Amino acid sequence: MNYWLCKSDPEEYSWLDLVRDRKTLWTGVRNYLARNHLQAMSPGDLVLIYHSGNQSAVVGVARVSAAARQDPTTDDTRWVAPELVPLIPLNRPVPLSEIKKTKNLQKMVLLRLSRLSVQPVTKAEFYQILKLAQTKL
DNA sequence: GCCAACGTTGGC
DNA sequence: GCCAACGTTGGC
Repeated sequence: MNYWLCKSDPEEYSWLDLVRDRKTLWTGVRNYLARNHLQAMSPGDLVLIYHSGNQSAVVGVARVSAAARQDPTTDDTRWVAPELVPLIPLNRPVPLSEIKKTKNLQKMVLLRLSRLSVQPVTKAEFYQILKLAQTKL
């Protein structure tokens, strides 16, 4: 079981879009490191959904429902997309500003590689976020 | 709107 | 293979 964080611009595809769709292929990633993380996802892995832009906050938890396959939005076979399903919204979104202030979260990839759209999260970080979000799985 | 950080492209 | 120029992301 691994933990991840996926960023999305809510104007393009938000947590609520995911809830509405019931499941989605996480398409459009065009960065090799992010792609490698998508390929490493296994069904059952848990994914923090982060809204970039105005909100800049973790807003929900999704689950990987199918391993990555060819991204159907391109013919380029380098790019892949896993399938995600919404699991639970956070009772309280956790903003980036709060993550920056939280001692246990100083090593999050989010703070070091601000432009990486798919990144691994440790189990401890994952549950620390849930704690700040006052949310239990 | 600005800018830092980073990835990509292309000339050499 | 290096690096300058340029484009993009994303926080502020």
